[in-house]
Amino acid sequence: MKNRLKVLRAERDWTQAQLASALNVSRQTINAIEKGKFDPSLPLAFKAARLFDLAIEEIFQDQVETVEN
Amino acid sequence: MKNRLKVLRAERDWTQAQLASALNVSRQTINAIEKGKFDPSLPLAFKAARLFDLAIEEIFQDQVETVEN
DNA sequence: AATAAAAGTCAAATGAACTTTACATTTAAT
DNA sequence: ATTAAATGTAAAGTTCATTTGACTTTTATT
Repeated sequence: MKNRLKVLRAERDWTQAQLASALNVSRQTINAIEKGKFDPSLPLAFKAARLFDLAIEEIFQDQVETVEN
Repeated sequence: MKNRLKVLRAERDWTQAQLASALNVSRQTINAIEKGKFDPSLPLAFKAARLFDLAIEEIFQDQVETVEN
C-alpha cells in the first residue's frame, strides 16, 4: 500500500508530529505508515481523508496484488 | 463503521461464503464485518471496492466520531 | 414436518495496527 | 561546529482483524 501522506504534509508544511496529533495517533504511527511499515486501519484512513478533504483512494493506493493458486 | 456489503451481496444474489471467497477471507470475517463486530483492514476494503467497482466510501461509511477532551 | 443451505455465534490462536519509551540519525539554522 | 527540531528506528505491550473449527439458529424448499 502506497500513500501520499509525505507530500500532503509537505504541501501544508506539517511535521509528522503535527499530522499525528491532527489524526490522534502517535508520531511513530505516521512515520511507520509513511515508510510503508504497515497500513493504517480503515478508520484512520477515513480520518486522513476527512482531514485532507480527499477520497481515501486519493491518499492511499493499493498495489494490485499478485494472486498465486 | 457502517457498510453496504449485505445490500451489495443481495443485489448480486451472493452468499456470505461466496463474497468471502471472492475477497479471500473467511466466511466468519464477512459475517462479522456485516454485523458490525469489527472494521475490515484497509487492504480488504480496497479489495471490496475493486470487486464491486465502487469507491471505498460508497461501501463503508465512517460514523463521524464524537471527540471528548 | 423434514431437510439443506445460509447465516449467526463462540472460543482459541495468530498476526498486524498502534502505543509508549527511548535512543540514533538527519536536516537546517545559527 | 553547535544546537535544536525533525525524522528514523527498535523493543515490549495492548488491542483488534482474521482464521479455523465447531455448533446453533434462521430461511427456504420439498
